[in-house]
Parts: sequence; structure tokens; C-alpha cells
Amino acid sequence: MVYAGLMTERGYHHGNLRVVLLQNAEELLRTDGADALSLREVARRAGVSHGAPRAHFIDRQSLLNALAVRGFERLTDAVRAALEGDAAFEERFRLVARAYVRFAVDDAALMELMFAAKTGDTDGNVHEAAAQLFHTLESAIDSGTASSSDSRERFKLLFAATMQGTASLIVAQRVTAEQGQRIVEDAADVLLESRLRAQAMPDLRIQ
Amino acid sequence: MVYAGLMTERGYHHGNLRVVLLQNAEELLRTDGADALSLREVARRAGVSHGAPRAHFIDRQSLLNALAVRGFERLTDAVRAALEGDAAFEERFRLVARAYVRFAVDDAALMELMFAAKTGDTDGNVHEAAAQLFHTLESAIDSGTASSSDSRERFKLLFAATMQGTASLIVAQRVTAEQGQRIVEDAADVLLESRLRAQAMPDLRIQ
DNA sequence: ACCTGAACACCGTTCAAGT
DNA sequence: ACCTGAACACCGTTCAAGT
Repeated sequence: MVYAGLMTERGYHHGNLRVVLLQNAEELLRTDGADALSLREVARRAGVSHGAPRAHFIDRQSLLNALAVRGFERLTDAVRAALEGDAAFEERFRLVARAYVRFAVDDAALMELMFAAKTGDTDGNVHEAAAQLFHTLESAIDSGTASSSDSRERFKLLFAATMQGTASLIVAQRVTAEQGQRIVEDAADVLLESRLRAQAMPDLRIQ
Repeated sequence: MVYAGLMTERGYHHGNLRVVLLQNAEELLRTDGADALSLREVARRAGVSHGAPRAHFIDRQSLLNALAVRGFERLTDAVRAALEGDAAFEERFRLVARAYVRFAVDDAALMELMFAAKTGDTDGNVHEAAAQLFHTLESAIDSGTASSSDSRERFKLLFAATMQGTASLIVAQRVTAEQGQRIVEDAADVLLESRLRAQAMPDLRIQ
């Protein structure tokens, strides 16, 4: 049913196998976690032999990297969606923060994969997808007029770190979901009222 | 029958194997990463058969959990060390923040293991070791006089999240070490100057 | 009590062979 | 160009047997 449109009568995927593999891998990641995500199981679910994925992913890490890229793209989209509309800066800022943390909660295993240490070195695509996310976060801050690009960069990084940490604590189940929600709001408060924020966006009056 | 012969002649560990396995595992984790950490390799390095670890760790996850517990204990010690001495609150706060992030940088793979999503449910020991860390962080904040325990709890969680996020970005190599250092300082500034901090510790004058 | 070593199922990876 | 299936090395886990 999943592959209905992708298959021909012979059951071959004709170039769509890559997409099918990724979908199955994402599903497997969500339901059973990263440890259960084996190339052979993904191939099995796609109805192909265990050697078939090799034409699309040279090894397991390559598949994981592709998943991370998709994750960053989806998170970037979620942040972008939060930025749409004509809400004031402060409100948009909070919407972005909530979207970020919500993504981490809904897709904990994927989020963990995206920020796993090893993906960094190997694959340039992962790095670029992550850069895209950071760039979008930056545009969430670029609503005021020009200012020191240094303090703006620092504010952006601190914002990312704070959201990332909140997400991490929730994902690692070190805090409850309710506590997580409150951390997001407190974090937004603290960041918005900070001197660093005022320095980065001097034209914006908060509160 | 006596087992004296086993203990003396042939290099048996007679009760120390558990410790030796943990040391080898920690070393392996640091040098080659979590993926390379197999029970069989750890056993090999300890000079025992691949079945030997079973007497001390029921499965691989159990060994990983034990590593996480040791990691939390070491991080707790590092935080405690930063709290010693008679520095003023603000300075101690910064020392703790730096110690936290330094630990994450020096032992990235271990840090990742400690905050991995899966360890949460399974092992109560990991949860308790993490709670000990949080408790120590709390005592870093308990220097002022009494106040709303609610705002103090919130400040503590936000502090933990911020440090955790900074560490996460560095470990995931999404920022450079220099950027990481600056995020820590900015984070400390922002937290210390925040109204939430003032609410949690009303008797403290910062700046 | 602690450890050995065979056994089993599962994996990642490689590669010649098929279509 | 894309996929199959055998082959190989490595693993986690189990367990009867040894000391």
C-alpha cells in the first residue's frame, strides 16, 4: 500500500527505492529507535534484498546522514512556518522557540540523530542542512534594523543553545513534558529581556 | 574445593573484572566512539572470554548504563569542585558553567551517552546519578536566603538546559570551541542578569 | 562464584552475477 | 542502471560445562 504508486508490475522500484528506504527508516527510527534501524530490516520492509540499499546508500552511516538531512529540513520548515504571519517580534520569537522544542519532543530519536557527534565530520550534506536551520533561526532575529553583527551572532547562538538544551533535557527524559514547556517560556523571557538581545536589536522595545 | 589457584596463577580478576571492563569500555568510548564499543572487544582487552562480562553486565545496554552512571558521578564531582572555595556567588556560578561545558567537550562521547534518550526508562541507577547531578547544581544556587522554591526550581532547570544546549552544540560540532566558550559566558551573563534569577535569589545583588 | 567456549541469530559490507 | 544472493567477519546473547 505504501509502495503502490512506486512499483511497476514486476515489483521493482525503478529509482524510487531510495525514497522508500528513507521512509521505512524514518518510521523504524520513530517506533523502535536508532539501535533497531538496520539496513537489512529497512530493505526487508521495502521488499528488496539486503544488498539493494547499497546502490543508494554506501553504508549504514550514509543512510543515517540522509535521515539527519531530512530532519534538519523538516525542522527548518517548522521554524519557517512559525515565522510566517504578521505577529510582533516577541511573539514570533516565542513561536519559533515552541516549534523547535515541539519538534524535538515529537521526533526525539530523529533529533538525537541530527545532533549526534559523529555525523559532523563525515557528511557535508548534514553540515549544510544544519547551516540552513541556523540561517533560518537567524532570520527570526533579523527583524530589527542593523546593529553589531557580532552581538547578533552571539544572540543567535545562545538562542540555539538554549532551545537545544531544553530539547535535550526533554528528549533524555530528565525533565517532564510540563517542565519542558515552562523552560521554553522562561528561556524566551530571559533571552528577550537580556542586554545581549538589546544590543543585538537595539531598535526593539520589549515589554 | 578452594579457588585460590585461580586467583593467583592465571591472571584471573577475582572480583575486579567489573572494574577492568568499565575502564576498558571508557577508554574505548573516548578513543573510538560508542559504536565501536562492543562487549566482545571490551572482553578481549581485559583478556577474558567473550562470555565473561555476562557475570557483571547482563547485556550491552547494562554496560552503557554503568558508564553513564560513572559519567554523571564524575561530572557531579567536577561541579562540586567548582563550588569549593570562597568565591562570590556570581563567580562560582560561572565556574560551574565552565566546568560543565568543559566536561562535555573533553568527554563528548560519554556526555552523549549520558543524555541518550534510551537510558532513561531502563535503569534506575542512571536516573539517580542524574538526579544527584541536578541536586548538586541546585546547591550551586542555594547560597542566597530562602525564596520561592518555584522560581528557584525554574531557574535551576533553565540553567541546566542552557549548559546542556551549549555542550550539545559543541559536541555535535555545530559550533567551534571558541564560539562555545563565548556562548557559556553569554549564557552566564544572561542568566545572572535575568528577572528569574532575581526572583529566585532576591538577596543577591549582581553587577 | 566466576569464567570458558560452542552455538545461534542477526548485522554490515563486499562483490560477482543476473536483468 | 539496478538488484540478487552467496560469502565473510563481527556481534549480542544464551547456556552447559569447567575450575
